[in-house]
Amino acid sequence: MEDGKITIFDVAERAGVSKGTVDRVLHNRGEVSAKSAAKVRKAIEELGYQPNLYASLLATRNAHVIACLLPEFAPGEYWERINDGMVLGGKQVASLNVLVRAFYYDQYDARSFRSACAELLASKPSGVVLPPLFMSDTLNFVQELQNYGIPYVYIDSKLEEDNYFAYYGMPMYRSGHLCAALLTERVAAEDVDEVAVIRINRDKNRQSDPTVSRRAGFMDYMATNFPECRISPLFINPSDEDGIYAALDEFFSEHGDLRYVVMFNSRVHLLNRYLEDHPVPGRRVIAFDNLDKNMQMLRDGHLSILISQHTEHQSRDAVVTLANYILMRQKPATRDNFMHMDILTRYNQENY
Amino acid sequence: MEDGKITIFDVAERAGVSKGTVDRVLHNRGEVSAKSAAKVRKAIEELGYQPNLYASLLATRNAHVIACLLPEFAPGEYWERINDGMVLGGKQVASLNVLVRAFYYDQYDARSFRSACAELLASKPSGVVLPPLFMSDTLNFVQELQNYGIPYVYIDSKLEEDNYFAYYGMPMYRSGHLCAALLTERVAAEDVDEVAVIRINRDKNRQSDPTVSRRAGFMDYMATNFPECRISPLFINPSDEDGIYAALDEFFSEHGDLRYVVMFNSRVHLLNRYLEDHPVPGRRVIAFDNLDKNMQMLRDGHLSILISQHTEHQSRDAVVTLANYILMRQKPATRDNFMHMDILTRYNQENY
DNA sequence: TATAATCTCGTGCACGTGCACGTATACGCG
DNA sequence: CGCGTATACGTGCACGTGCACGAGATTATA
Repeated sequence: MEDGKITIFDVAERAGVSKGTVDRVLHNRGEVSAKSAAKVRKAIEELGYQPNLYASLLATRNAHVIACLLPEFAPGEYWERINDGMVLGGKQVASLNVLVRAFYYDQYDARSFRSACAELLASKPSGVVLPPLFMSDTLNFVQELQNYGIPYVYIDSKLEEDNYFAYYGMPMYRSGHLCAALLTERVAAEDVDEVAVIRINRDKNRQSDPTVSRRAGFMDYMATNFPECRISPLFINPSDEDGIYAALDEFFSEHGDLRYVVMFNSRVHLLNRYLEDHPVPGRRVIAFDNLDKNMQMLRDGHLSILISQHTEHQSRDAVVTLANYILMRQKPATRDNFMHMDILTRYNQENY
Repeated sequence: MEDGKITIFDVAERAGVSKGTVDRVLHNRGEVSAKSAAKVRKAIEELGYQPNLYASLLATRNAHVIACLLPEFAPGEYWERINDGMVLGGKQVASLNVLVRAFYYDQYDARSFRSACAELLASKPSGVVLPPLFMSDTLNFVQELQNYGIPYVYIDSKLEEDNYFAYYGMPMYRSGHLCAALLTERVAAEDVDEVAVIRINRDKNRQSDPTVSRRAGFMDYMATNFPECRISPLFINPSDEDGIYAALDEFFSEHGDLRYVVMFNSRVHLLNRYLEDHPVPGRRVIAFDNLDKNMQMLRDGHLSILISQHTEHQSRDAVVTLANYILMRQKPATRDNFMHMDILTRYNQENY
């Protein structure tokens, strides 16, 4: 330690109280008179007391909790990867007496989100990791965290506010750009007259959809480089497989030989059966995220390109970063951490 | 801590020795019979004992040392920025009982490098940060670190070996690419028939010059995109100001209206007086690193573009990363950490 | 004023390790 | 056999904090 090693005893002595009282003030757990508290705070100030992290860490009996607020998921889904990363990070920090706990909610039910928030807060976490799926509810929630002084880290996407501790995710807007660039590269401009954008029905009503800015990036690129091109949306219902098939069938018959198809979320596998049954020469399909089913489509040639990332690193790094801060007060070098966007084709998809 | 909290006492008991002996084995500081040591190691193995970091950290009396091996520098030089970053990182980890110490050498004298290495080792560091300026000497040195089990982090550039703990620096090859691309953008191909590359005399004989791969990146780009273009080198002696002036004068008279000039190290300010005295319309000068003198040239219009980075972050992050590993056994998320390459012109150089 | 209830605060142990210190044993030598 | 020395090992304290326990002080109630 530095030479001027000021301990809790020094503070207690100067304030004319015992170290127990100083400790109570430090962790404001009450049972201290206003007068004593003032004296203690004054002494801390005057001496420039800094608690010894190591001693504190050694003496703490119950582990620090890092809480993750995640949507429920089925095997193979995008959020499973996020969950995997959380578990990975949890293992890494387990030896440091940090416990990672997950709180799940239904991503289509704001009420379940709010009740998960309440449950999470009850666990008295020292830090929180969350993707901001419901915008206004998330804003309320992080405001509350802010009040408690609990740092939180966004993953997947982030909101436009300035109190988050860090962010780990894909650069959403740029990924839309990339998607558009890949869709249209080495193609004559007049050839790209219409693009199909397949979207999820329920997402229409979501308060916050992370793919919004990705779509914006895509649109902006197209507007700049292919101003004549029409963008035709088709909404599908993910839980109605036959409905999807029929909808696609109808859509593509109406739109003739439309050969450009993109999808901004991870669910392109919903199109698999239709695309398989209706091959179109020269069709170009670009989508996101390396779910197993999507990778299979890539291998089968029903998908031209998959824009992907190491999803699990988002949550893993978020957890580790948070642990470092909670334990050692170390802030990350960069607040916004963008994952690399990997471009996968059927020829480079192995061993990813 | 986890439930299975195995302490040094448990190990001692199982091995039939005292905790003192176990401690001696753990930190192999000798004074243990081979027989006892074997028993202790067996017990550790069987119990899966993991020392409690916090207790260890609390009990350790003398601080961990992170040693930085840097070239001496004059105020305003590139290495001063690196040094600043080291100091910054040192402040950040000081409260964690980690001490950052610098060992300096003359970057043009391999013997002074070697003696600095010896001095450094004598300080028994827990980790080392270094730019690999002398290739073969550095290789010998890191081999020795390896033997002692001391992790080391490269900054600035790195060697082609695989035992380093991490790397923080600019992507040298790509920065050469970028330089070439910026030099030639929006210029007709037939216009770029010759480029002057100003180099430092003494660097010719250096065993390892970090700018080698930058130059390679530049050359490769030019060979691909401007195969007809001649690349004309001029070597100057940094300590002979008048000689530089004369050499430049002679060189540019001989090479007519050569308008493309690049320099791969941070010393473009050495050209300032000449460039100022001999303005050439349409001349394009691109160089590296935001030293104060270089920034002034940018403002004065004697420099077209400066490719720069936040140099001080290299050493700062290296120190912090190493501290995290030494104290908490946390490895960085990525081993090779490339700084962002910033493109500075006279119009965006403010507040950098 | 006596007694109970509440609030405030001091005491002391536990956390697990590092290391200084001192002791026991073995060995060599005269 | 006595003594010195080197090696091997055990003991005990220090590190600074968290928190349970209970004592003392203050206030409320009868």
